[in-house]
Amino acid sequence: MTSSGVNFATMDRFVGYHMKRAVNVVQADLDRTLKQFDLRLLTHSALVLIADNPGLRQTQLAAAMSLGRSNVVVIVDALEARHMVVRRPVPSDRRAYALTATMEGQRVCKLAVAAVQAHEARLFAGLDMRKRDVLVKSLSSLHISKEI
Amino acid sequence: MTSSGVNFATMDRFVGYHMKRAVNVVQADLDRTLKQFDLRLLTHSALVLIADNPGLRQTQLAAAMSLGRSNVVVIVDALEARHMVVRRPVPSDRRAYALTATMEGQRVCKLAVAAVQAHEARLFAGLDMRKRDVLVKSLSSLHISKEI
DNA sequence: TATTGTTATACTCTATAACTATA
DNA sequence: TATAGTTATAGAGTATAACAATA
Repeated sequence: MTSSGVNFATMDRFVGYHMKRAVNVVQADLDRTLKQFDLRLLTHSALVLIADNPGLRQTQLAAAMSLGRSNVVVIVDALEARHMVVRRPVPSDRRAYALTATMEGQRVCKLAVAAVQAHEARLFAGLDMRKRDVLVKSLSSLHISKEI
Repeated sequence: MTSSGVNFATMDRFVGYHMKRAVNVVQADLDRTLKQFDLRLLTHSALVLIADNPGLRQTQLAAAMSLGRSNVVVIVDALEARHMVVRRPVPSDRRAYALTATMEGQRVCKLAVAAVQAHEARLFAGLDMRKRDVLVKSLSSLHISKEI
């Protein structure tokens, strides 16, 4: 039972549902945080990864974000349209593009990262560092399960 | 750095992104698990909550699932079309419906819950009970943050 | 043959506004 | 006026198949 009077006996046993609901909460707050930069969750992740990895290829980005290549195209399109990212031809492989963040992209990225850090500090204030560490490590161990 | 060679230095600091990627992994596996019952994540959650709370109203269900009322309508429609759930009029309030699981709904629910338990046991095998407890409690503390 | 990026498409999930019938 | 349920709609995110150019 909870304060709402609804019996969660069965649902409470399922970790996955807790995870999903928590992500909804976090993402709603994150969307508000990123709105001022006109970024969304995925465009922000992509921008950060490109800024941290100059020359990254789209297939690598897709793998890093656990997305399909086709979905990454749209994300990079959006960042390129706003002159935050450029696709450069790769001489050694003319099928591929090397992604790099422009000066503008780096500038927005830095501001957005600071805002997201503040958002996370606020949202996870109730968790001490040790619990936060267990949380992150537990979540990361699941990623690995998928990649195997 | 990771085995992929991609630098996650900035991204790794963000708990929210770990959560989102983990949910993707879990949900992909959960979808496969529920497919045999022709259920999806949301229809399964709703079915379980209705089965555990006979007479539940749609607004309560929406709150319990952290969804809008309008989205719950579609979910209940789907369950009703498959004769797993019925909407009964509430004499004391003719605006509302009391949701109850049919025998068929209870049967499928029981099978699906067992399947999801197996899916979770497999997916979270790497986490001992104490870590799993920290994980769930940490995630739950975020739900509360939203409801305040 | 296999891979990179691309297009097109479809489906799930989430959010909002506006409506109706009741309260 | 407020609430329960509804309809319609829009947008984000995810997944798949098929294609052209290149390896």
